[in-house]
Amino acid sequence: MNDGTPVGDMTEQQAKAELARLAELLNRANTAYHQDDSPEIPDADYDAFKIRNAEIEARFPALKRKDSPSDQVGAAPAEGFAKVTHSVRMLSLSNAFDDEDISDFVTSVRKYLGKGTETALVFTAEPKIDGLSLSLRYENGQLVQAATRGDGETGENVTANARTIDDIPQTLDSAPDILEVRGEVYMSHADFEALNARQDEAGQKTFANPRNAAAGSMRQLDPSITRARPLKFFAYAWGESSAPLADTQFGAIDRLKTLGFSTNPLTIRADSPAQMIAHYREIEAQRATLDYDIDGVVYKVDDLGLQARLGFRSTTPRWAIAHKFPAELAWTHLEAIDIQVGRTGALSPVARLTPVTVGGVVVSNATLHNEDYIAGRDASGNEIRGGKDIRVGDWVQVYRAGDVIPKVADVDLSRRPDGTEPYIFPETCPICGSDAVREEGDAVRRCTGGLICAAQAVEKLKHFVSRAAFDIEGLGAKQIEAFYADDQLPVREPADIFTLQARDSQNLTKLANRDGWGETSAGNLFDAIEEKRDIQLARVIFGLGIRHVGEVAAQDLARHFSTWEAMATALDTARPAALAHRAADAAAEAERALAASENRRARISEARKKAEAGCDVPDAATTAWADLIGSDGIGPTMALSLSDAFANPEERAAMDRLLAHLRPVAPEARDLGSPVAGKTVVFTGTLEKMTRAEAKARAESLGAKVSGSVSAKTDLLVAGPGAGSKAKKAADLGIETLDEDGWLALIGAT
DNA sequence: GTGCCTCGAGTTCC
DNA sequence: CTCGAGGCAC
Repeated sequence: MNDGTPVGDMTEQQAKAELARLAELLNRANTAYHQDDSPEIPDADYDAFKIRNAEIEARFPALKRKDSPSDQVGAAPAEGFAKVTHSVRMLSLSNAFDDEDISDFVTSVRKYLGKGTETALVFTAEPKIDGLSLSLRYENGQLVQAATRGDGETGENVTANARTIDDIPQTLDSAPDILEVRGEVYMSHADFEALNARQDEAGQKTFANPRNAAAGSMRQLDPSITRARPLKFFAYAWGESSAPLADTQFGAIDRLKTLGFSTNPLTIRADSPAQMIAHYREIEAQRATLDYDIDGVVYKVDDLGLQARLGFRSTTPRWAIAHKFPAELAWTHLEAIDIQVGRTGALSPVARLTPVTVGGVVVSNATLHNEDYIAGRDASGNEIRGGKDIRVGDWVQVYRAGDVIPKVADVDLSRRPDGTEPYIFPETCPICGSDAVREEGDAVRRCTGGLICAAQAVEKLKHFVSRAAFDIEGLGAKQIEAFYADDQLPVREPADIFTLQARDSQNLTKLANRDGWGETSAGNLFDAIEEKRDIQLARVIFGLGIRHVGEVAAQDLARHFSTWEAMATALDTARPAALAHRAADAAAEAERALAASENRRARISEARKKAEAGCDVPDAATTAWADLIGSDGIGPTMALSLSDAFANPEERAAMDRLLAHLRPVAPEARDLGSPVAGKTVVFTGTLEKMTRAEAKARAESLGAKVSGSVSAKTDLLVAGPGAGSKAKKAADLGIETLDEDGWLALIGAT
């Protein structure tokens, strides 16, 4: 198609036909690319087609199609599947890599449950299927919806495709009215080989491994294609259920089997770490003879009542763990070491490798962690612990951690070619040339250029538009890079995003008329930006990208302060106390370094001076500082980092410019239905029916805030036997106090 | 002071 | 997904 008539010689009819072909081709390629399936056409061809499309449109503007690919560029991909929000989140599992991790897991389960579980703690053990997870929703026995895992909260609706899989029943007899069955879609080795042979014969692309084949097949927009692919399904879990399936995990799996699902035959019960590990070894030995891929063994607490008590950490259940098989390794040649600069200025070394296949995927880059990992010796010639002395030209061993992230694991010194030099880690930023320094005890070297450094500025902007922050549709990493470098319509700081439209209207060449943009895509972008002027306060705080302040800390801060102004005022007030805190730390540090330092007098006196400066810290500052670091999840490190950011005139001015465009929304209490929502609760004394961690997690899930100490802000004290000073203080302050049973009754868990 | 448990930050491939 | 480090409980 590309070697067709030169655009200049084209008739209108030829142009029209070719635009139609290009639109179909490019839009299909877009879909394939964005759906994580491998791209249908190479990037170079894609770009060439896109350029040709633009050329033809430029010469025949009247022929531009409604679905023109030039309008799609920069915009979000057309949605292939509808989104589905899971009624019960689909979580991932935490991983274990050796036997010790397993006994640790069992110990931690025991510990969390507290007394009374020394005996009779039973686990299930089953192979972990390497496929893609699927949630099947049945209502009154009818399959009504199938959804992929997605990010765990929201997946994609693939019901039509799921209906083509023989292992998935369309109807269930005597099942709960509402039942979500979860399991893994996979492809057997035999079917995979046959499919690839067919694909090859038909001149179609083959799949790298059974999992990609299964994932690719499941994501076909045309269910008839999925039907032709030999997919299978193992059920191993459930989401929402209107009636319990059983009392135990094992019983529930059995019930799923009775309902007509296929369940994995290698599932057993085990009542000790030794038995669990024995089953792991057995499955590992059988691995090569199985007709499907597995990547480990999953253990779950069998008793569903205990599972409920154990509950969840932020992303994983406490009652299950995946014992992974050792990762596949590959040796390859290290061609170069490049340095990347992250949003906090961190310099990260990346290995450029001769491409090699690891676990079914071609890897050409891998992380080298940090300076010490590469280095053999430090400046004074001492060996560095954990350092491998990795040099450009070496043979290195690569693996994919958790079967995803490529890493350099080792170096073969016996195969080192002559004339290699130890790698010298740069002490200046490769992007902006500023000094790159390592703070004491820190593993990473950081560029000190701040926002002067283009790499840091761009990465910060990418963070600002990222999903957990402003999440602006049509303004992803690529567009940020383009806008940052743009002379006519630059975006150099977050506030610039919100002035884009106004500035564009002043420009001679409008965004809509540029290559790769059109009226629709430019309009969509401006709309998407406009939409985010009303935004959760937590997202604003997180989006600023202040070091040590991540998504969770941002939520804590938003809940603590409710408004931007309150937070800014508190930080301003607390500033003298923050400085005093740092000075006190420095003084302590100087004293510790006393013996080692020749300059100790100077250092100590300087530190003393600073500490003295802290003496006239206003009371208000002390109070504001104490309030900040006393609030849940915020410690001195985060508080100092925040304080520094707000006290830095340039950073603060940029924040003010940004906030002028925003209307931050205060966070809501989490569960307004619960009587403890929004309350600050303190637990003290011995809890008999739950452990401390359990009590805290439970209270927080109901929207309460759990604090460690009683203060005027405490709403409720839960006191078990042996409560001491806290109970007394609560009584003095007139704070409501309950015993454990009273608490359980209050939250409705008797 | 020590030892969990989480969170934050950085990273690759598609 | 992993590693390092911050926060907090013991």
